[in-house]
Amino acid sequence: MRYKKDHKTETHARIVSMANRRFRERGFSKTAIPKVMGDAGLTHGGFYAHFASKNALIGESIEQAFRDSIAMLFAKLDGLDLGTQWAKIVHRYLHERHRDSLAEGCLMPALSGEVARMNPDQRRLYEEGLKAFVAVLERYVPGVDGEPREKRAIALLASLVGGVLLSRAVVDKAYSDRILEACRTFALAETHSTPPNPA
Amino acid sequence: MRYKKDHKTETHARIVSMANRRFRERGFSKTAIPKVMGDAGLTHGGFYAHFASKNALIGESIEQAFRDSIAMLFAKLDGLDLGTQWAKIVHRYLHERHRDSLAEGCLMPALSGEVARMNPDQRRLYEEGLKAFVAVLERYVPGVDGEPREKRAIALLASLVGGVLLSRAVVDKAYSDRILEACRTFALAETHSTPPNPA
DNA sequence: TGTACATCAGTGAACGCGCGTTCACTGATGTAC
DNA sequence: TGTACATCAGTGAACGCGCGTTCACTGATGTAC
Repeated sequence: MRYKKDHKTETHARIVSMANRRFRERGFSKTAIPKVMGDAGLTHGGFYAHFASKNALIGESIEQAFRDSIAMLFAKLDGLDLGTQWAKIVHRYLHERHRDSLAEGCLMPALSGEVARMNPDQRRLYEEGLKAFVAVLERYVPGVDGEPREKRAIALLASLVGGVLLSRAVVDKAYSDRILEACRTFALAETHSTPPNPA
Repeated sequence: MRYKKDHKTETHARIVSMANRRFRERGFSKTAIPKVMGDAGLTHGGFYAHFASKNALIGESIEQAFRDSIAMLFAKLDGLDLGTQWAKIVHRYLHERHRDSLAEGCLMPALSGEVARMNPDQRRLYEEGLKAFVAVLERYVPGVDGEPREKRAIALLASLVGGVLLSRAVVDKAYSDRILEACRTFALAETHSTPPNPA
């Protein structure tokens, strides 16, 4: 081994982390490897010591971004009652701060459009992340009798993602706020009528 | 005037129409002007006789795409009762065919992510199109007492857009179908309890 | 402990490519007389 | 009606640029003895 045992691993993770920010902020295709490497304090030539291609970086980035999103959205919910948990999730996601922080926000509103046009390899990674996201969301989503929780989770997730997506595309801040507010009201209209969900 | 009086106008419209397909299929930044002009049966050099820049074409394309989407989604609804109208709208939008036809589909799931990163000029055009879309959707959306119809229309639109967006990003066809189905069920759960809306 | 060597993360110049845009031009058309 | 001219939509070569990727290299580190 050269240098500190996991020096390369740390550098690798730093590149992914910087790429992740740029990808969400500018999109995959408008993000240049030299810029990402610069963010990580390196020159572009070293990139291929870490990744086989830009697509490989994108793949790792998708995985990481889903892990981060899940961790952030579902943090610190223990001990709260179901209604409060759900309200917290909705408010966190459909929040002005989330809308305004592309680089730190969820990858779904930022990058799904581009993912839809990518290779099956990348889309598979996206799909796995999405399924993991839905699996967690199921535990918090307000249920309806006789309907699979997964369906509810998927539909409500689409509302959240669509809300942030549209709110980011318009210029008028007041209208953008109205989009978020409309989606919040909609997502919170459903109340927990069914017993608590197993963790 | 040269040639037939509106020959240039026709060519202009043909370029916008071809660009529109490519933009939705590949995204704005991955669409090349030479390819668009080729689609229109022209060479790339003539582009600037019609548009000041690629961004100008994008702007016109956004306007056209919203007009097309509105025309298609709300076509042939006259004479049907409110519930049927709403069901038709939901089924048309959250349809497998819509998911699979990027080039002919609505611009919102395809391009909103990229629009969010564009100049205020383009985003303003997007916003105007979106508002026009919502204004029509308000007339069909199931209402809830004491809540502005616009809020409902916006929230339900976010569900539709988010549903198509997510369904396109995954690889597994069965799972993609499930996303559409979940969103349809969700959007159709609301029934028309309020009196018919003014046209 | 000291020296010679092997390793390999990172450097930086270079490549081929496709892009958006420019520009001198061409040739089909309509107009003037 | 016929001819000379003006117009301008469209052509195609050329430009500068930034990109993804390659590659010969460097120099800090750990290892062998």
